[in-house]
Amino acid sequence: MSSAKKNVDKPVAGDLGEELEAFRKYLKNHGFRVTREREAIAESILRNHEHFDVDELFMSLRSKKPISKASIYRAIPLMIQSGLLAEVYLEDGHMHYEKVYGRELHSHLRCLNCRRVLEFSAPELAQVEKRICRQEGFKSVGNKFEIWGYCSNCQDEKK
Amino acid sequence: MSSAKKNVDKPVAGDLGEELEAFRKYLKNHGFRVTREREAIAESILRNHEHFDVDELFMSLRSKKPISKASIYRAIPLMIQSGLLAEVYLEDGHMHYEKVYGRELHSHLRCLNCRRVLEFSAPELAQVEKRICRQEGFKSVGNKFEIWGYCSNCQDEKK
DNA sequence: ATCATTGCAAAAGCTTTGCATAAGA
DNA sequence: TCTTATGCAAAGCTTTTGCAATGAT
Repeated sequence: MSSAKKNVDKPVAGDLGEELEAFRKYLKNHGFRVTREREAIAESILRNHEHFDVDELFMSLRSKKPISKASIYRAIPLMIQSGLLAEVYLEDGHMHYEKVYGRELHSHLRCLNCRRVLEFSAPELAQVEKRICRQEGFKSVGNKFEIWGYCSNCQDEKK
Repeated sequence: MSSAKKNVDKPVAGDLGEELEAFRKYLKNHGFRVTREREAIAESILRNHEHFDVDELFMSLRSKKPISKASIYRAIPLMIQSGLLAEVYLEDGHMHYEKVYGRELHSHLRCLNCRRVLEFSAPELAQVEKRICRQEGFKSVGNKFEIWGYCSNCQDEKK
């Protein structure tokens, strides 16, 4: 998926820097500090994690820059408020997150039988979002749409 | 909201019986037993709780028919699978549920600043759901749409 | 008469928090 | 230098689970 040479010496490449910059700006504007930990977390997400949970993030940071889970948990609300992340769903007793920044959020089909989650995209949702926000005077940071039921393999389970 | 006389002697009135019946049928078809506890839980939800969490349900059952939280937790997956309920969001560290049966599911606007949740309805979502399900061969039981951001009172917080 | 379900209490996790230390600004 | 952030470990919570007793079929 990634090319052999990845310029690991340049930690922030291309437009990833822009997104990181937006996060830094958010922190400064709100009186939070820009720390290496917060940068490492945000960078890891921007680079590697469309979809993740706290433990995955913790493990993947472990090799480069170990960061305590407490700090990860403390960074998450900041990243959500800055529009970088969204909570997507609770599964197996813990929360899963999804990168929002610079990406159309995916929607999910969840099978109640096999628990699989399929992604799909539905461009109309952007219009619905726009209309509702205009109506309600709401400033949107992100959205999600989810359908649950039975996937094609599990239809028989639903008698 | 409710009229003075409510016929409390007839525990299941009107079309509520139909919905309860559907739940009973689900249980039987899947080899689960129809117990008083499950009936009391389902009835309470159908009658009183558009929106609730486990503790609220526990408290409201307490007076009529006390049921342990363990049993409530064990009943919830059954009610979700039968199409009676949906998980709607995790807030303050616990899950909130919403009645689905016989009701168009509401969608939510969540303010990241004041944490308020506003409801809205968007009929187009039903069409999106239909189309996606046809495309994917998915049998839907319910859906939810959520937008997060800043409500009209909290726009200034997002600098 | 079986065997699933209930209730209780204990266990299991995930997430949060207190406090001393480290490090942004 | 002054505060805020981090890490560690303990505490807090909701949710799950084991087991004996109960109850549905």
